[in-house]
Amino acid sequence: MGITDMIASFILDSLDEADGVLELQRSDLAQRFNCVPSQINYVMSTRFSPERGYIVESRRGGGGYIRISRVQVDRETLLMHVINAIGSALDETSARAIAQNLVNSGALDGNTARLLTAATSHRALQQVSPALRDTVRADIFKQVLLYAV
Amino acid sequence: MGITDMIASFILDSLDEADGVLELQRSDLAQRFNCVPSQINYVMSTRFSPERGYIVESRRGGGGYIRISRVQVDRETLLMHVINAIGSALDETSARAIAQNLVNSGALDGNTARLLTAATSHRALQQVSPALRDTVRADIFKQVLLYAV
DNA sequence: ATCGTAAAGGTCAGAAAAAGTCAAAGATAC
DNA sequence: GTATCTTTGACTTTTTCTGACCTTTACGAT
Repeated sequence: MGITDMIASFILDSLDEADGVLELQRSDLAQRFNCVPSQINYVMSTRFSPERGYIVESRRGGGGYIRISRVQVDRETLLMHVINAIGSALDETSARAIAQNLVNSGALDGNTARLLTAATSHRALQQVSPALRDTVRADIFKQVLLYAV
Repeated sequence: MGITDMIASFILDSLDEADGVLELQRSDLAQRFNCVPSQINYVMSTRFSPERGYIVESRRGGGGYIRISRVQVDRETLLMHVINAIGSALDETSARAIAQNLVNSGALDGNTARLLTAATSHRALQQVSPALRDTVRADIFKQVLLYAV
């Protein structure tokens, strides 16, 4: 497991313990995992993006911090929000991330998420021309979510 | 015995030992068998395809991997029949019918069937060219049956 | 108040580490 | 012989990691 995933899972654990809101210091965390500070930014942007259902706030200067909070909304609102947020194109990585997050937040069960992931995987869409793939993926994703509501 | 078969049987053995799920690195494996990395892709696509009852997932970049899992035997017999029957193309009406049959025979729950139907509906595949639609639908259908049921 | 400095965190681009694609060349089987 | 299956390698794409440089904030000293 790479360092990014180790940091991410550390944060996830801490978030659980801390009931969804966590405040930490970038340099501390970097030191703990023996990496450069900017690695933390990478983790934030790839693993704790709003798309995945997290809000990250921060402040520089003395006493600076990074605050990560998990957003919670009721299922239907969340699904509708996601459907609207998807827009007309969706790459595979984002599709997985969104599905995973919907599971994390309790809006989807694991089965549905797996189905969604399978139906929008690159293997399923192999024959669709690359230019269209992301838009078709978006259509399938939204269609399934609509019926899952 | 060609290199493809040697690699395939190595993977089969490892799968047995590992209880059906195996994670490996493409370049490692290529080195072990003294071949080019892309040979591994060939082995995957010819020997561990969904039609043969395997799920192959992978990830690029640092810490990347290839994960191969074997679908459970009892489910395999159940689904392989259907998957083979589907072949390479599937129209929407047949898709609905098959999903319904799977529900009737207790192989699928109603919810999964609905989502499967949604994922392969004309609405979801609107943007796929008519010539390709049925083959893409078949791909999605099979992919979902393998991964998500 | 103002300025300087140290203590945070932010950005970005490039290197590195994987895996994927595709077409052409080489084998094999019928 | 020819059709199908294998093997290879050049090129691509995705993901991660690193470091040099930038911006913001707090806190004293003047």
